[in-house]
Amino acid sequence: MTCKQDLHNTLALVAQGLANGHRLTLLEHLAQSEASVERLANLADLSVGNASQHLQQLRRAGLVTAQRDGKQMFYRLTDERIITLLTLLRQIAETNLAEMERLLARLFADENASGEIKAMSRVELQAALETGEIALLDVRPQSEFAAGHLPEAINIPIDQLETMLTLLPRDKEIVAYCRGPYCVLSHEAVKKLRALGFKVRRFEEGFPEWKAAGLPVQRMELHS
Amino acid sequence: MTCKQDLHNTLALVAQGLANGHRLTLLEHLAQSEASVERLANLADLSVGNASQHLQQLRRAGLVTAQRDGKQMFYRLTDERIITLLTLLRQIAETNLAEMERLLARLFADENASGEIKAMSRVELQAALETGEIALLDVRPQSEFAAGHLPEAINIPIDQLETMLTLLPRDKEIVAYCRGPYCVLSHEAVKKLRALGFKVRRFEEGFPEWKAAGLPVQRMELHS
DNA sequence: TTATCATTCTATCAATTAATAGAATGATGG
DNA sequence: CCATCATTCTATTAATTGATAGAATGATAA
Repeated sequence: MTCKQDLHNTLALVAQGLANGHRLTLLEHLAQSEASVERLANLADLSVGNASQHLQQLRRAGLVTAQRDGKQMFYRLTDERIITLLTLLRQIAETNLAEMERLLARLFADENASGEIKAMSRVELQAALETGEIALLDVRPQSEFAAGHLPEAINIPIDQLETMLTLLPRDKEIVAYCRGPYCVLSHEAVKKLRALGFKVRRFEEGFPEWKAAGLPVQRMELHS
Repeated sequence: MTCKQDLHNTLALVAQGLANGHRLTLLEHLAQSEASVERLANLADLSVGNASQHLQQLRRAGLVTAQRDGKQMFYRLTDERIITLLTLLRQIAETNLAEMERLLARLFADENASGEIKAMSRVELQAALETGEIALLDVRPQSEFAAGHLPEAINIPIDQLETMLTLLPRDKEIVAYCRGPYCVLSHEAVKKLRALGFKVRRFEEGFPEWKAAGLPVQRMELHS
């Protein structure tokens, strides 16, 4: 009987890895690409020491692995399934927690206010990519784009959007995506581009979910 | 920026529901059927007060709902997806935590020791049920069987197994199942029945996983 | 209404966790 | 070998969590 309790305690250890907002933020960034402790600390707005400890807790929980490369320690998700786990957690939270709805309403405020077009689902996006009827825009930072992106996507980091408008078509609908459903980058991009007269909508998920679904991704070759 | 952190904190709240061995035990039992606080406290070997508090934490996490019926409060899972979430958590733990392997090795000790036949997968079981080549044995307590079970299953609670052997065929292979992969009941049943000369193996999952996969289940009609 | 019973609330204590700063480690490049 | 730099370890603090016992609540049945 103690054996089953031990099993549950060990399982709980994995869940405990997920049971902190900062660690979820770290996981969201790790879902884009592996990264060093320092980079993750910056992205998640944590001190390096604190980030290090959270990452070690994630490692103890079996959610990430670490690998030294020269001076730096690189962390990555152990598993594609962790993205699935996070997605499921998100979906359950969205349907069952009132607080979640309140926060999402705030995030999607612009979108709902003006009776906007709904974000595009993965299935719709797949179909639209095949017919070539849309242009795909990745608004994440260049480094994340380089580590992996959706096929045929153009990369314009959100802070360079205004200066690189010539890369975007006026005759096609544009679909913008970023890190995932809670990432604000694609929301911002849509808002900015709409104001400039582009026909544009969001992909409702992000790169990690696309990849975790087993769909094809591209990587930029780094000229070594 | 604080908004995204809030979202992650709220998501973390759900994960926190899962981040305790006792709560996982409670969820495992709730996956069988809804139950009162007292019943759950007994099943999970907790004091009623303590069980009540854990259940309320699960409720705050959006994992269970409560409904009063007369004097008693009945708790149930909010969602079939929670079983999927638990299964995914388990799978990730099994592949990524050494501790998990150690504990599972202990649980499956008998099975591995004697080079036993592997447990049956869900797909295999589905096929075998269609051809009718096996007999299906549910070794959970009668109340859980009544709340839902696999089609065509015979119910013999584990503690009555020896007294009801006549219900079991000698000419067919028997497949025993119980609450899930970590439940010891079907392991015990297999051990006992093997010793008595039956041809028997385990189903590697349990009733909740079968149900969550959308496969058909039966309920016993309660004559009111 | 009152007695009874299941459940929840409250207060308390011990144990665990998160954040911080500073020391220690360990790899690299001179 | 030594200096440098990224990361991890250590100690400390404040905050949170889990367990317990006993009081309070809320529904039922006499």
